[in-house]
Amino acid sequence: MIEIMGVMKMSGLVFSVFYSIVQRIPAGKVATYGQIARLAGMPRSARIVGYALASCPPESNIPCHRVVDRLGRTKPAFDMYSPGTQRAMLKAEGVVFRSGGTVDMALCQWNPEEPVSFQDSCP
DNA sequence: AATTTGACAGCGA
DNA sequence: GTCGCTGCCAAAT
Repeated sequence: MIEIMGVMKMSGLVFSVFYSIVQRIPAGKVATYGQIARLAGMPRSARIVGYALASCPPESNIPCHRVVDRLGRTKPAFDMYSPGTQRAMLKAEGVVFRSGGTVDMALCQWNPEEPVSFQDSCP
């Protein structure tokens, strides 16, 4: 959040919201643009999320590689600096890929409702 | 100030 | 499953 300050200054403050959300994506999980937009309270601004991430400030600790489209495809043409890198990073984090090279969303889509809680039997 | 563009998503055919 | 069209809103020109 601190590193974001500089970014939010140079970009719209809407961006900072997206960035902070993306930062909450745990390793081994991925989120979609629409999902992030939804969490930000702008369900129809999926494109803006992508546009925000396009700035992808290298200074900040934004795991932009954990953001894919709704089909689990790693869309960015440059695919994080070089083709295949994003998939490799996600794999290294434990993200499961399907035969088509897409992320298995059913298994690896981040569920913001369930943070990282260990205790599940706590009614 | 107006138009085009873009790391998307949803719906219908 | 694919393909095309529409909605969306900030940035760039």
